[in-house]
Amino acid sequence: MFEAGTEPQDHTGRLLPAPWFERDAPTVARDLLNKLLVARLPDHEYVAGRIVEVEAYTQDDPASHTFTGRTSRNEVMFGPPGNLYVYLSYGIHCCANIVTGPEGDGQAVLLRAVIPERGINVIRSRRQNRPDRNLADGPGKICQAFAIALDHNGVDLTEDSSPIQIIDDGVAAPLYPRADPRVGISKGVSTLWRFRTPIPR
DNA sequence: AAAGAGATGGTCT
DNA sequence: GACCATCTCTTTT
Repeated sequence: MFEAGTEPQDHTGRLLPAPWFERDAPTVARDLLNKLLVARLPDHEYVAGRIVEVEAYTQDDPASHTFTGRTSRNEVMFGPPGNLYVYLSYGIHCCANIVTGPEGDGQAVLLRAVIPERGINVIRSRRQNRPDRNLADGPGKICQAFAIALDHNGVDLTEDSSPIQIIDDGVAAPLYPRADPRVGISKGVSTLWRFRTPIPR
């Protein structure tokens, strides 16, 4: 059941529609900062968190899975914008991406870090009670925290009935996000498509 | 606080 | 058979 204060109605906002994701990956990536990642799973556990780090990948980008063309793995990246692309990384971890750009164009935004805001106790247990700031500060950790797995590959994030959604609750994306080289890649290193919300300190 | 290495399996050449 | 859009644990500063 729900913990106190974690009911879905806690987050009110609009479900972003498919056309919102139709723009180029770097643009969507910046605009995704401060949006909410929401997961409503079959057991009715409800978790949500604010997206604070993303990376953009386009089709003409040598670091992108789609650079060498369509395969069975990257098929979803060529599909409709607003779908979820999940793949297995290093044989161990899942990484979740949001498909962007026009259908047929292989672009996506990798979710790299989220700050949990709802269902934190569920997330803590899924993450084996690690310190709160390490709950979802990496692509594989997000998938653990939100229970996103390979069978979510292709899920439509823009559907009312979808178990995973992106919600705009009115918090604006930062005007000047940090922009840096992407992580863990060997090609396309000079492209500054890793975007983060500036962290005040 | 930083650096190093092992785990582990699908995808592609 | 090489290459990973990573994480965690261990060792060293």
